Amino acid sequence: MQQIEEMPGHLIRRLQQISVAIFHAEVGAAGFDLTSVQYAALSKVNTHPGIDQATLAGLIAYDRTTITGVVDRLVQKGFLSRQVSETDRRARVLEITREGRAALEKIQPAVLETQKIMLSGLSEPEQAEFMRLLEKATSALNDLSRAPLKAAKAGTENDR
Amino acid sequence: MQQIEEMPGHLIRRLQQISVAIFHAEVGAAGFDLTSVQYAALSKVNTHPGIDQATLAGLIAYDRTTITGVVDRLVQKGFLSRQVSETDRRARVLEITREGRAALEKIQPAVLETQKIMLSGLSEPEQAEFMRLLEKATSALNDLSRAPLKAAKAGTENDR
DNA sequence: ACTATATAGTCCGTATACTGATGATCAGTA
DNA sequence: TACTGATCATCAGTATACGGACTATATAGT
Repeated sequence: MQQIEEMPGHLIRRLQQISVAIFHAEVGAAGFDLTSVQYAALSKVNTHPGIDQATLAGLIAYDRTTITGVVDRLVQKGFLSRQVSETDRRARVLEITREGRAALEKIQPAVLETQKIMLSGLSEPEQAEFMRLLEKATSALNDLSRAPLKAAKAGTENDR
Repeated sequence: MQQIEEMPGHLIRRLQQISVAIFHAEVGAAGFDLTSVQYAALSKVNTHPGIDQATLAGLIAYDRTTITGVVDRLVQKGFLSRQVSETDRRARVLEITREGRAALEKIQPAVLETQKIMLSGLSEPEQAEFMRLLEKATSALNDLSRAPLKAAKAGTENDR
């Protein structure tokens, strides 16, 4: 593993960039200007109405300083509303707007197509194995990230 | 593949961030302040002395606007020198300095340790399979990136 | 030789990421 | 109740990424 090309970190960095590029192209072709990061946040607020930013960040493994800007832009696009929580004045409560929900639905096919393209270089069985290993490797290292994935509190889940 | 957690793009994004965090921690513990991106660039200049920025960018799949800043910082740290090419005045010729070479050597163990940790959640056979699939999936999509990997011109290679 | 095109590097603007710091607020405890 | 420590959100600063534009220079074609 002496050469950079063979290092997992290098390959993952390349694939991540390709992923962002494909998402941008597919969603752009569908007529929307939304990043993959913004999509994930919007999608989670849709399934967890009234979520606060810190919990949202935990659900999609974003850093807390990153989520501020992401939500800023989603609010500015009119896809999210942000209000001070009534039960905890430190927290900001997020809700998806009608426009946000409409955008989410229209974008859905482009998002699925993106994931399909991402794996298009692999055979069916290889795709399944790749996803399994990707999930296993990532979850094993979850706590090494500044932004680890955190499960939602019991009773709050509403994923489709 | 309806949920974000199961999408390849999401998992790859998380693993990429974990990768950067591990690299930062390992290299930092070794007493150096160098990013994984800077390391890759430095390493390539070491094996390809006199390379120009565009070719370097192609070898490590960086965007040409990104490489400018990366090289800026490596020059500022004293690890690289940058001069106008004598055969093509548009191009900038890069050379690694003695300090750069020394840093590269001292960092090497931390880099290898990073890659080992990256795969530590998988068994030996799984690691090999994961790397194979990662390589296959990435190379199949190479041209979809704004910064595709480009082979060096014949006769120029000098990889270890 | 001249022109059209392509390429190398840079700059501007925007969007993640993350380190470290801060203010506001909350929860637990003496 | 007053104090302590934790948490939520934000901000400043730095480093990738990349779209788009620009200058300088090289090359291909006529």
